[in-house]
Amino acid sequence: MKSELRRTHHCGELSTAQIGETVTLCGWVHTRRDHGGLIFVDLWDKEGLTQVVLNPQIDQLAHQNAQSLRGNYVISVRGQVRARPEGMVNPKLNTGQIEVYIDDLHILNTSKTPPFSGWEDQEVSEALRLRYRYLDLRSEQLQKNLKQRYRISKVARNVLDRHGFTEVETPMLTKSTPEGARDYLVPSRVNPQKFYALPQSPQLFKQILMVAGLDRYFQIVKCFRDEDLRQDRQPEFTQIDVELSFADEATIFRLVEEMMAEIYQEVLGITLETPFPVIRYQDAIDRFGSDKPDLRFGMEIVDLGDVVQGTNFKVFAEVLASGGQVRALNVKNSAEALSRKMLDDLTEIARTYGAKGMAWIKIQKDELQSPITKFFEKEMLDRLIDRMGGEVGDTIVFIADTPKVVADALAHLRLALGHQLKRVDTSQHRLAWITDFPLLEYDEEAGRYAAMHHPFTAPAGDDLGKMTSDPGALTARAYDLVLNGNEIAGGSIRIHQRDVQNRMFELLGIGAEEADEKFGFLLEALEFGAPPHGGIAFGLDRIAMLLAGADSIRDVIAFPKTQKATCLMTQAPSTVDLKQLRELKLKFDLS
RNA sequence: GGGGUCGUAGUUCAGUUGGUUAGAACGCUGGCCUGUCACGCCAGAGGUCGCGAGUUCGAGUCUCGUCGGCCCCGCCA
Repeated sequence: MKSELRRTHHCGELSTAQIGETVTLCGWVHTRRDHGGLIFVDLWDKEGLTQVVLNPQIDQLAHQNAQSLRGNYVISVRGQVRARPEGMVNPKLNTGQIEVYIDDLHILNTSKTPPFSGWEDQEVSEALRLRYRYLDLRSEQLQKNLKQRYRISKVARNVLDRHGFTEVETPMLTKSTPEGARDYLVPSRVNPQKFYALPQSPQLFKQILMVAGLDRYFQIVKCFRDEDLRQDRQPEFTQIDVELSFADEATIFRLVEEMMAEIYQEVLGITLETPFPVIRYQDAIDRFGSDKPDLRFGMEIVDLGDVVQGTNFKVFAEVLASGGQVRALNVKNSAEALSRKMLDDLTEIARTYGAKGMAWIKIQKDELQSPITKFFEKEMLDRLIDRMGGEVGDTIVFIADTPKVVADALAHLRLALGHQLKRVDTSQHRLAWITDFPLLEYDEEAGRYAAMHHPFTAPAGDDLGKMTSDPGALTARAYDLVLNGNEIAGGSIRIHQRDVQNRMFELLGIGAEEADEKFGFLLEALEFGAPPHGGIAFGLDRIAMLLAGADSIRDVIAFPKTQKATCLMTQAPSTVDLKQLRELKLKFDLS
């Protein structure tokens, strides 16, 4: 190996302990300060910065070479570590006690002036950052995020390994199946007119691995869903995918709690309390309006249906008459903070989720300030405020609508208020299980039931009779793990008996023939001694995002896509040669 | 599919009721400088105002369209 590449230390680990030693450092020129006689270079690598000094009295040639150095040049330097002179210590640098006097300098590569520097705090548009992702990834924050993400998956792997899990890879080129998200399709050259689909998750394969007797499987794996992007959604994302045989919810919960606790301990040094609280789906909806409640603050929803029964206020009366709900939040001690403008903005939020409006009452010292109190008798108002626990200074916000709109609107109002009024304790990490989901939800558009989780989720109670008599009332053995209002994992106990699975497909309006065509391999596998099994899948990107305190999932993915699912660095997706299309026997419909 | 928001030197931004040669800071280039660390001082270069139409004597500014980034609704079993 060339001597200039025989790196002895990283930039960032040198301290007074190495004083007197001759060291070799490799890295990028972060800043260069040329004093004519003396040249200072801050040398950067992933571990930090070291100031190196080029003094013509130490080495004439090195000093001369250093004059051509520019920002981002890649260099190797050799020299002696010395204590900085009196008063020249830089407390802002970890290595600020020392500097290295260079006697040998090699320019390993030059660099164009970059459009921006990852090392500076300056705000740069996200488009430019994505185009030059390799520059952005030099930033301390992104380097930290990627390293932390790696540690999360490493701890997860360790915990699962300790519990007898085997990591098994499953196909990326697989079969398109109905239900769920839109598939990414891959044409097959040797089978013209036929397509693979990239997996939305390894769901069916992991169940079949249970039939195969693997007993405990996991995989840290990319999944693909061709749906619109969000702050926390990318078209390709990573799951920690887990499946166990001969296990029930309790086994899985304890395993996951151990894993999450260990991740928090190892990565953030935070001790989590286990077991995590369990909230039933319907309770979560009633209390928070959401199946992924943020438990870092209170402000729970209160039902007022019985209190306002018989009111003259037409809006409430009509909603109740048509089977709707009237529910409200008591925003404690907010009457002063909530301006008219803020209430208008909150009303807009409520409208986003389908509400026609948002009523409110401010409880002032001597009066109730509100656009709606004039419609109420005093006695009803007293009962209403009593039910809400209303005190002077509180604001009560109401939504009256269908149960779904009431829940959605109040859930988002609660979050907006929680953040705007700083009621969310952001130092907390509140995890909870959400259980007892409905098995099915009615799809108005399709005019049939659809699986709320997925079609392989076992119904609670093993009640086959009920599956036909009242499918809407069935509960699923499904569970989500929620962290600070984010769904970070979801899973279920699966159906392991062919006849139950058949019944499930019937309920979903999938005929025997279609089921056989799409899922025949699974149905068949269930007939060959499928053990009871269940599992869970974690969204690694989201966990990494939350633990990093990042605003977007993009900040924990090395090469993320834009909202239009493009990669600004590679320019993917792109057109392809006609030749490639011909080989695939594909042609565009130009109509 | 829909709503919102942003787009002006390499970068971040300013740019008045539509009016002369579109500015600043940082960065960049050259020169000077032996204790700087956001080095300093002097000089300089750098613009398809995202793109395309339109209105106007005249458009960075107004109108329409379009492209792109971000946030949201729908969608995401």
